[in-house]
Amino acid sequence: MDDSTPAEPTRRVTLADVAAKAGVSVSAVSFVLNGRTDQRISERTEQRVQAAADELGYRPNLTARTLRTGRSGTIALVSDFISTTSVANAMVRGALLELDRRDTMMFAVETQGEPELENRLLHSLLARDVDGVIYAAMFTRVVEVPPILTGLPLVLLNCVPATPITAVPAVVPDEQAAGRAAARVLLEAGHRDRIQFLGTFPPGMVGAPRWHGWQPMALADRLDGLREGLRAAGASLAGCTTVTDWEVADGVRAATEALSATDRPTALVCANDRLALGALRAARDLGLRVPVDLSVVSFDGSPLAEITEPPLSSFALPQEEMGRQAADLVLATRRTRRVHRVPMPLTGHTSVAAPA
Amino acid sequence: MDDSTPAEPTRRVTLADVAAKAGVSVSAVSFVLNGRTDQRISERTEQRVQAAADELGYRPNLTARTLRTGRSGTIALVSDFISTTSVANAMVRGALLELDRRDTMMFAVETQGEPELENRLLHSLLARDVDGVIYAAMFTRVVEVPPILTGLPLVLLNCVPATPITAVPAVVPDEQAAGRAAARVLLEAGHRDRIQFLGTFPPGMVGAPRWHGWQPMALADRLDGLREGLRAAGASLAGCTTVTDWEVADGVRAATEALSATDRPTALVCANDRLALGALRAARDLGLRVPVDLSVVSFDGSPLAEITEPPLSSFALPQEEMGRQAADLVLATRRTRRVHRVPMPLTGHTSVAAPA
DNA sequence: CTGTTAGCGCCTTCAG
DNA sequence: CTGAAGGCGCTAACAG
Repeated sequence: MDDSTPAEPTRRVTLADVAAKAGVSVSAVSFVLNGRTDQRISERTEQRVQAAADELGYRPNLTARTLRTGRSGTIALVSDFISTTSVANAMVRGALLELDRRDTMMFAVETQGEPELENRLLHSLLARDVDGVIYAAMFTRVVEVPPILTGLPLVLLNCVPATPITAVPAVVPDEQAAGRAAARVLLEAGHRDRIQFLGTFPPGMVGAPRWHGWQPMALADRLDGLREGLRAAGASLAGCTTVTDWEVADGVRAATEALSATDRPTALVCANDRLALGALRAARDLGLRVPVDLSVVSFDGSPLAEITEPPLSSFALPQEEMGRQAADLVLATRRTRRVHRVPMPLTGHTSVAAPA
Repeated sequence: MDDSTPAEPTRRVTLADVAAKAGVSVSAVSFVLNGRTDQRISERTEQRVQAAADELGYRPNLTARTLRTGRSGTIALVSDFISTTSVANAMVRGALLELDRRDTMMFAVETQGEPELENRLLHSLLARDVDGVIYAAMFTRVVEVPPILTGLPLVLLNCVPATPITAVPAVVPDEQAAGRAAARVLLEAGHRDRIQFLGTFPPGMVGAPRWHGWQPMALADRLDGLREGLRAAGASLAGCTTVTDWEVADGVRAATEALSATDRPTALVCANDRLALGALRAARDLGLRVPVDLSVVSFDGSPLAEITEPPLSSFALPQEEMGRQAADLVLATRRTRRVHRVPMPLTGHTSVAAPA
């Protein structure tokens, strides 16, 4: 009832406990458990220590170790909206899988695109001795790297630094290569002079307003690659249909317009999957069968691409692999400064066929 | 060239630095900065300390504080596949938003449903002095709470404990209420005796095999609620169409079957959005217009529900709010043990109309 | 080969 | 009202 020694909440076993049990000094235990070879320890004590540690179920207190060594075995994924958006969270998985192999834990943090929040969060992370930071964006774009992060191992994920001087490695999808591949896919199917791009913005408009005015890089790169791919074969784009946003409704509208023109295109390259879904719908409403009467190619490889009818030929953002590489880089001892471009695999590939 | 004092990498400013600058003792600084009132400090020293701290840009080292106090200002979100699946990541956002208000950082961790991995990760988290754990599941189900977690503030998110004895609070969507609401929506539109449920599994089958054999709770609860809602109005379900998975193709198949029957249903209640999308497609192929000739209700409120034609009347999983509540509970001092059921709002609501 | 010792930066009891 | 001192658990010099 009135026990003077209240049920001690199972105090964690410490190095000293192990040392006591093994009958050696704390440092000896530390040496053994950290597998250091610079100080030789007798076989016998080593075994005693191991036995004692196992028996007691010893786990080192990482907080104490961090305080001592300055390294925490911890990194942070600082993103604008990544865990929110579902667009990009395979990146998180890739990072986690790689980090697990390196015994590193990850703080997840979202800045909501707000500088003050970002600043606060970064300070909080630094105060916790994170060993590195992956600075990530929901969609590929140029970012201003917060100055506080200089000096810390830093990798940009799905974004590139505004000032290229900043010698920071970045991991991005290889959009241009995907654009070229899109050209190749259509050329090989027999398309050539009636390939239309769908999803450019009208002059002066860089993107939808709710994107904080951030400029997505995907459009320019995909289009560049596509054009280059066509040019390499002596072909060129029949034209571009502009939109004011990248949603399904915009795709319907734009595709209806494009497909109603005389000399209707035989293939549409859509800037993303949502536009492509709209295009499929427009085609159906116009009585066009995909891919028999019209081929459609798009980008993102989102879940959407799998549930359309037919499934889209879409170049997928290699998010998991990007996340993996970012984690790998942030833990790498040798610093690199390259931009790592990760290939975008073609998924589905059932919405392309030879032109009628 | 041969500078004996190599450019010191901007050593972090410490309590002692502030004390020195302010000309007071470390403890005085600690008192002021932690706003303790039990020891009175003169107005003047307080100001001097504040000034010195501000000027030096002092930030407490949280690792040291953790070692001292045992509390880290850190929790962990331990999930099976949450950040991977995109099904559920609004939960992460909700949690992060709430945690930010409490100056707490979050470790994100995925167990991939593998016990050994889970065990390893949990040990690693405990070794880092996390103040609490949110144990989350990708889809609502019963979980076995790992014993290591007892003693730590713990909240189940989107799951409930296998042994109800375990006095652990849980946050789940209120599926039964959503089921009842689905009944109400249809009854109010004028449907009554020809309401069909779509998405039960054949006897002996609890779920798709790739779900680790985990039993989802959604089906039973949604169906129960629906039945109860109908019964309360003196109506009842016309029947259930079974499927072997919850994908689009299954929806097409099942809906085609259901809609081809004599005495075709006037309304379909689909177990989730993907099935509903399939149902929409089947209806279209059969020449039925939604919602004029057929009403469709579903559950999940996934992004899918917004891009169908028409957008689905879908009861949305309140993921963000669930995440918020879980974070709130894990930081709460007063322990609760209730199951918190969060309402599922009806979204879209354009696929229901009066029967023909 | 092993043990002693001095911190890492902070909080907090206890003297002054 | 303020300062000195101990210790959280661990690592790594440095003696023995």
